[in-house]
Amino acid sequence: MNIADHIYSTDSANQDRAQAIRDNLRDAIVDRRLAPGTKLSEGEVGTLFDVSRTVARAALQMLSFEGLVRTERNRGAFVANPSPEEARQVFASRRLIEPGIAVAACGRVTAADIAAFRAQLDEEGRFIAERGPTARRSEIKASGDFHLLLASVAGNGILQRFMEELVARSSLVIALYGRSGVSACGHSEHTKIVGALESSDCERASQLMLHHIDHIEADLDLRVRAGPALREALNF
Amino acid sequence: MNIADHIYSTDSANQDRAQAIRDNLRDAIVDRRLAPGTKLSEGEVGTLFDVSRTVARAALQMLSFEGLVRTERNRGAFVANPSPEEARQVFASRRLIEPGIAVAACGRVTAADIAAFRAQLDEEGRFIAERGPTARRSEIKASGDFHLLLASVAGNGILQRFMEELVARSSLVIALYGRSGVSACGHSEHTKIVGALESSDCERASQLMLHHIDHIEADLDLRVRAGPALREALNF
DNA sequence: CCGGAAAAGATTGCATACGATTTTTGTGCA
DNA sequence: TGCACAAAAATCGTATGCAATCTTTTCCGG
Repeated sequence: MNIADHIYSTDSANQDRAQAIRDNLRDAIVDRRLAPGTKLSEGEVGTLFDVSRTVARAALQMLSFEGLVRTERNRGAFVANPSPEEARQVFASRRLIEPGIAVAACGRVTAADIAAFRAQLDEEGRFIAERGPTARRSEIKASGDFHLLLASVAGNGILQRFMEELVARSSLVIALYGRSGVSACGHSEHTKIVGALESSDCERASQLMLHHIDHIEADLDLRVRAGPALREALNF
Repeated sequence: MNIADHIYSTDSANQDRAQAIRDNLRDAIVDRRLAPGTKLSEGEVGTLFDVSRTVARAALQMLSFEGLVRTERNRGAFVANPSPEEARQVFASRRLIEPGIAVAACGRVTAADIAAFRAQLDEEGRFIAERGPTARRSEIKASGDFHLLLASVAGNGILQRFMEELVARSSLVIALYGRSGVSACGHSEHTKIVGALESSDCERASQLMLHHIDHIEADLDLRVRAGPALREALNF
């Protein structure tokens, strides 16, 4: 049983091929296999996934709605390169939404959910123990999956979709502006949140979540650098 | 100067023809000129706006992302017919987000913004005074625009987009499940919120917003009816 | 007169084609 | 060598065509 089934249960089953390509690309972006600024040409995506440009284009359009891809008229689609300001907005949004999600989840969490959380925490722990860039990427992804799992438990499909977008964009931001191993402390905070859920201490879960988000953002270096404009101009 | 310019400034200027069609259709849905469940065939939309099915399809895809349109594989697109459960989720989401938006707006509001709010309130008042279904539609729309204006003042593009979706879906929900003239009291609450903003009383703005949302939802009749399934089956 | 199967029609999913725009390459001139 | 400008290539925006799927109509047996 895959954790993705649990999280995306409602929305990935239906619809068409474009959705599958979107998911694939989203994973690649979130995993940092596709660097910010990378050009995603319709033709290339199409041949890569063995579909026509029509379908590739639809997938790119979806990603552009999620803010993971920026499209410029007559120029194409690029992996988003969020500015520090955008990064702040992402976290400001999460500060508004996620404590509430924690409360909602707290009120609905079942024993099965707790088990799923435990499994998720174990996986996080495994990646943290490992070394190397691959483990690092998996670690960021697993950390995001924790938040998505929480959102799915909260039982609000709309908020869940918002969180999917915010978590994906956060991964981008962390990849771009992250300083240290945020995840070591992040993991312990996740564990604490699950503890609060288990003991039905909703208020505490909410507080822990708020602090957790603060900690993630505090680990970022959001000072504007001289470089980005140039690097951006060079499509790099 | 149009209020839409103020609200959608960042996002409507760029991009393509599909966006214009989307905006047009969205207005029609929010204004209730297109009833929930109405079929939006690609061909019809295309000929209506004098574009090919390709472009029409893109516009419908956007609306489906916003939750205003539901698409079924090989069957087409229909104006969304939100269930009571979805309606609750919409308002639960707004309860999480909008008080925070009110606080953010409170911290950034300028004299020019206040003037825009006043103009908006005046317009609301005008429609409330008028009689007839057209005025009623305009009234719902104007009421939504107030919330969008607030979101634009808050200065967070991500939250602003979330609110665009939530307000649009709320309009649908109110059209479907609304009981009375919610707007009479809604208008006075809007006025109070602007008052709080003007006196920089952020905490009060937040509280007023929360109660305002509660009041809107309280005016809905979200009991499940026997009818909907049948009406839906009849495409009516 | 009614019910159900088969054909006709309509609509979507997807691929491909073509003009328009952008980017790159190549060439002549200072 | 360096730069300006034009040709070529690549890429996008959009229309259209065809197969697959769904809907509606027709027709026939009961």
